[in-house]
Amino acid sequence: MPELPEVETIARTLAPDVESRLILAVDAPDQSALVTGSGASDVEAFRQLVVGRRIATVGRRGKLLLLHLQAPGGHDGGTIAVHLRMTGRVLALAPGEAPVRPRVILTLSDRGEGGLQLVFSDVRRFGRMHAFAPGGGSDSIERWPFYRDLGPEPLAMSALEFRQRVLYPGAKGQDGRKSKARIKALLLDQTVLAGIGNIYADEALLRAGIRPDAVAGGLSARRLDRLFAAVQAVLTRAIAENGSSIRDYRDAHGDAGAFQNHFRAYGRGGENCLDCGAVMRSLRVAGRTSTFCPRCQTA
DNA sequence: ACGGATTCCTGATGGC
DNA sequence: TGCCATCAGGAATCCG
Repeated sequence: MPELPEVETIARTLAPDVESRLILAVDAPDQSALVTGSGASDVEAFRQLVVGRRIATVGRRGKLLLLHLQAPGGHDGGTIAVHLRMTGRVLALAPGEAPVRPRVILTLSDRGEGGLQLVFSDVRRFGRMHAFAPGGGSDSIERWPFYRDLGPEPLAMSALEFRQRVLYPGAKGQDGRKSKARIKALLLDQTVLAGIGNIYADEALLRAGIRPDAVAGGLSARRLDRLFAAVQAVLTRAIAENGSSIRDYRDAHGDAGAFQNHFRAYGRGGENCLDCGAVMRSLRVAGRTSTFCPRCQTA
């Protein structure tokens, strides 16, 4: 499931291939993959927003892959945002290379070494490719609630900010009441911090010695600082390993990541803890399977 | 303000 | 072998 490290890896492998190319055409075998700023699933409206624009830079925000576009003349051309959800892939393919069941194909211009196709495929079809207009209007990315409400980047925030946002997620600390939510629910909440999913939440909680169902407001500053350090360490390491390939995830060149070889929690229910040997348990927290070590992790 | 259920999807897996 | 049930999960939405 593409989370922050996987999307970061896709952005890094995609950028050198697509930057400075023009979008020449949009084909959508699965029209429901496309969304325009106004919320419609309309190929013509999507084409209007992106065809003739240049991909200036490729970026990431949380789990969103961002293609920043440039209009003729060099000014802001809006943004394409791809949310891969569970099984989405974004691939850079040579013309004629046929991916399995593409949902969307962007045909890109030749920079001198041949053209390129940017392909969005996604077996489970939960993902979406959104096109936004420039300028901050109602069809701009800034007005998209999901984007607007994203919390800070985990690798670009302070331990203090993490503690504040996790202890007082709703009231922003103003009324001083501590959160009764479970810590894992908050790690998964994209408005608290952006980019963590089920895999990295479990991995960070194990490394921090905190149970996924611990009430956030009951955790000491010291333990929350340890959790934040674990979040950063796990994400940094996973990026260095090009993400985790459980089954579907691949980078823009179709290559798998390697961090799945370093899982200590995710998917290890019933197996022995790599630190203490106790049998790992699984619970449902925030609707997700959550695996933890009953000896190493406490509430 | 929180948890839980439901929806969207399809492939993998396991029991019989 | 084949059939069916179950599970996986990010986020929106509704309900209590």
